Amino acid sequence: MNAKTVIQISILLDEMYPHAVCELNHQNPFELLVATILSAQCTDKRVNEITARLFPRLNSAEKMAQLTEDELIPLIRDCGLFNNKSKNIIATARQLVALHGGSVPQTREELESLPGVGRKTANVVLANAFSTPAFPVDTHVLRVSQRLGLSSEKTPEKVEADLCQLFPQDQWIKKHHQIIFHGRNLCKAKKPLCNICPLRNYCSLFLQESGIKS
DNA sequence: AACTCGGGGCA
DNA sequence: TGCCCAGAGTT
Repeated sequence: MNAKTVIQISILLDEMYPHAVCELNHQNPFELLVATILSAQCTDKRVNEITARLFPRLNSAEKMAQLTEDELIPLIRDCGLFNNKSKNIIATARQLVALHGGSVPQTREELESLPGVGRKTANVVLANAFSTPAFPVDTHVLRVSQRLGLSSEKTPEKVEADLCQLFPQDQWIKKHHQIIFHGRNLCKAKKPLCNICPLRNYCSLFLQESGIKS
């Protein structure tokens, strides 16, 4: 992948998604952490509906740590995998109180040591709550990056390394959100809307499919 | 690298 | 109904 192509793709992403930002509603790092844990295999819209009635009362680790798993489950029941998520959120809140004075740590290592927090969630919190350069890679970013030829790697970690090298550090989180929007709206896993996609001339999937048809 | 977890959205 | 999804943990 040459530098000129990356710049052209970057310009097109800026034109297509000029206001791409984190859509998870949050007022502080703890709220973002909880919202991000809830967002696994669930839409942001649904997560925001849940946190809108969750955070007025449970907006800190201290308050969340006092709940039991069974008390939290009915409050987050609408977002899937709620057994795991409830257990992880309670355990994480208690770990924050026990080891970090009730605040959210700002290093990747400490974040990933929290139950239910993996590399993607840690990167989301680092970038959106602490302005620490990070490039969260989820299934959308993975798929779009592969189709656009931004990375030929298959694991999230290696794709993340490629993306971090291709884009300037101060653009990482913006590119993340732009690619997320693109993956959700046009470059969908199934039935991608290649016919109206401004990026299709850079896309291996489109070039491959149009080659077969013609 | 593959499997588990096992709800919601959409065709 | 059937299939995939803005993941993480375990094997």
